Amino acid sequence: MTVVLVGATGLGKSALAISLARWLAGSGFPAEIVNADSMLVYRGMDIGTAKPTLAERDGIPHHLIDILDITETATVADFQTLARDAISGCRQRGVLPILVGGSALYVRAIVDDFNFPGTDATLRAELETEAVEHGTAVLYERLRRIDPAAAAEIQPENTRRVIRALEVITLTGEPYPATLPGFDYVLPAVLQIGLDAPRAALDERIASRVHQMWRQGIVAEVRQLELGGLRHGLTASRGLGYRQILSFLAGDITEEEARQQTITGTRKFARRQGGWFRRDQRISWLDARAGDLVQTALALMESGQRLGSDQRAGLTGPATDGAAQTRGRG
RNA sequence: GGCCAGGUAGCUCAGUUGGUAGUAGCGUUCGCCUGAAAAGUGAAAGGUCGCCGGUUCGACCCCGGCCCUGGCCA
Repeated sequence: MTVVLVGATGLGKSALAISLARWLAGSGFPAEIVNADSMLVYRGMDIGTAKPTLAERDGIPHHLIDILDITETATVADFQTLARDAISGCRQRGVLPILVGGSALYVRAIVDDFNFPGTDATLRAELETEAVEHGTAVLYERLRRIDPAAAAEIQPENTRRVIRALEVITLTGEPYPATLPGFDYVLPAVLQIGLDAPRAALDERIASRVHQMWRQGIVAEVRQLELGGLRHGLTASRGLGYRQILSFLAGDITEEEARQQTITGTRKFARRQGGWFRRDQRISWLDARAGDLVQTALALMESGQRLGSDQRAGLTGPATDGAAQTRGRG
């Protein structure tokens, strides 16, 4: 089976994953952690991403952490491949993969049936230039002519999506599927566990975590990364905390403003993530504040495992499965 | 104590030569999302215009008093 740990930022997903893996290892069931977070992949981004230290990892192997330079761009499509490879690698070695991620798009791209048409840097650059020079409206109008169905699904102001739609249509010669694929696991026996907490508790955790990052020296970390070209990293420079501190270092805002904006930005991010996860009925929810999270997670896994083997008995291939489904919120 | 400026949305502020205010920014809430996703994007809610009185058909706007804030002078 594959365990997936999701939930808003700051609720202790990483820590729970490690505890869970430790407990399983102690019982003779090795487990490893596969990261599904777009920022943890960057070398040197440690404090601001709350990346678990080597000591905290406690001997549990972690995949897809520190694999990119900050100037490289992380993309969903690459991540999908890497994570699926890591997961199947674990399974082949008889190790339980625990996928941990706060980005629902990343998680879904790995676990569900997402196919990413290619990309073309030149074409995209042209479209981006055109958007800047003539406005998004011009591009949107073109999209409306060649693919009205896609246009109907995309907001005219959303430059990013309009450009991507045109790019895909040009590349594939086919209409752009502007709606997300359904909830349909392509990996066998997936169990999704979500960590949740009441709004007020979540906000409080976020604020105190940001303050802690400041105490730990996030500003110095960003200063250091800036020398390594952080400003040129399309993805890395957008990380929460990093973006705000970069603009403080550029003299655009004060350090205190940077800190406050990091807090509100993280809060908004958590709300956005909440929206994604709430829609996924397959997730079993746990209160992040509970004290017996490892035990509860293990109990879920046990019932999931039974479902998993039942499924496997009836299936021949690694087809989709509906295990661990419809447990709803707890 | 005197002089000046100001008190309008949770915050920072626009504004009306008197007809109960702004597509404002930020925040908040809700939604969308397929190669930058810790990204990108849409919508909504929210104000008895400091308090009391006066002038007026009608005051947030004019007049008087009071309270509060900031600055300057004593």
